[in-house]
Amino acid sequence: MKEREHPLSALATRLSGRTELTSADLSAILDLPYQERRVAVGDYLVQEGERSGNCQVMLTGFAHRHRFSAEGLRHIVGIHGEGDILNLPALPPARAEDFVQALSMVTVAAIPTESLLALCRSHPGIANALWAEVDANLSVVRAWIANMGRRDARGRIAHLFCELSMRDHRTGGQDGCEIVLPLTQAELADATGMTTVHVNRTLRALEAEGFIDRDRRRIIVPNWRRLAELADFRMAPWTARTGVVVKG
Amino acid sequence: MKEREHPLSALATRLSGRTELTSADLSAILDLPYQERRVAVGDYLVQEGERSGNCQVMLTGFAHRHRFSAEGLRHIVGIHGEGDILNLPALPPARAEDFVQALSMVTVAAIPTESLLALCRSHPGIANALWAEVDANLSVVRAWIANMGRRDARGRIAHLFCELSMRDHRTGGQDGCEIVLPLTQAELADATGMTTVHVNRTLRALEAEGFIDRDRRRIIVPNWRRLAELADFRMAPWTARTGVVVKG
DNA sequence: CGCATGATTGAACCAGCTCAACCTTAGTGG
DNA sequence: CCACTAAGGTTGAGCTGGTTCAATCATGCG
Repeated sequence: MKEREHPLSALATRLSGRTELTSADLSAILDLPYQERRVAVGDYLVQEGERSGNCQVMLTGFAHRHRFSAEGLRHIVGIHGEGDILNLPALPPARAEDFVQALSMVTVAAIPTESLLALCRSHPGIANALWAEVDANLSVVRAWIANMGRRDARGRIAHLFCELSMRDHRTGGQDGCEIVLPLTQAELADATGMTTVHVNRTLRALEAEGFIDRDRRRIIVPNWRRLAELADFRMAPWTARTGVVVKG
Repeated sequence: MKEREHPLSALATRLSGRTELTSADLSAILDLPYQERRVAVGDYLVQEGERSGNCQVMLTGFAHRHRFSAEGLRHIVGIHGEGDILNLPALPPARAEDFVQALSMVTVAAIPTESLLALCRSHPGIANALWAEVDANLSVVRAWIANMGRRDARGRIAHLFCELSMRDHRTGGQDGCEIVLPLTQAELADATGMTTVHVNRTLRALEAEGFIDRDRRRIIVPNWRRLAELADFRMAPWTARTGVVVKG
């Protein structure tokens, strides 16, 4: 019978997937002070302009990070899932530059920035893991740029699907894996710089060409390699995440 | 008569623009071990796949960061200039995910990653500044995503011009400021996800509409606010950079 | 049942692309 | 000091991927 996991094990697992951590490191992470929060669909985890003395870590659920253009158009600049760190431990806290909004029911842990920084000072291995995590994040964000810039509609959607798929440690990257889309077609549009109309047509095209099977928000990838090739997807920043699962 | 600056003052200036640093912090930065390197136009500062135990910091010149799609198309995912940190202090070093290539004659300092990490441990103020710097970088990269996704050709080029302009501490963000483009039109195209043909037409359109004046690679912005509005440009991650200039 | 949100479809339109020249400028070598 | 060359910039004409606008069709939910 599996014991109930410590909430912060999501963070411990993520970090230990980046760098080998000692058991002392791991328990130090689980000993961090934190406050758990449940957030309903549509509510905000981060609001533009706010300053927070906490680092928020996603424990469960999905969220999207977005900005608004001057004309009021929303653009989604990232998707967040379990284990993601929503804001870096900057002191004094900088103003958030974007919104992070829950796509599903979400739980997050708020860890005092000062505690996290102190932990990095006392446990160099954790600092290394954190830097590696940020490095991987940067790479993912840059992949989004390349995705928007030099890929057509099918490729963009496919790339996003690959990324979403990799967030599931169990099945991600395998043939037949299933993605339960946390995004509506309108949100897919805002994440890929397209219109809802064209997203819809592209989804049907991907289905017609056998890249995916669809049943409402449920996407199945019969041939992962084929989709990844269409998407020109790079596994590197994602593979490292299959760390040891840490229990509380 | 101005004394010759310490090469690492580029880094010290950048960091002190993020967070108030003590004079002890500043001199600790200047005391870091480093190796200076000159890089000719077209040569690489970073190559995809390589692992480096050093953190490279741009001292002078411009470089662009790019990736190649499977079809061999280049996409530029960022521009680097004086003070930029090219790779995060991750240990063990991760494989670089992209290329960084000199656009002009460039000088960089290679600082052993371990030394930088040790500095962060011994000087918490420097760690704070480094996190703030990385945070600002992330925001800039996300701005690129939003730029590609929800902006038309004029806006994209204008946004890139605003960013380039802000890299010049002296005149950036002022009416009449001058940008000496480090990029060819082909590079502008790869950075904005357009074709050279359309970049060319867009430049002429921007000129015809009075947003810019042009003389070869020399761009002059008569009315900065007007250009920034067209670009929907956000100053936040850039303004903080006007730190105290640190001499050696 | 009625309503709201999300998905789907059709038809006209256009921003930006493709292809294919041609022009300009700064080097380079003689 | 000039002819030659290569890289970068400019231009035209036709084409297309994706948009716009405007409906219509699900489907969950109170």
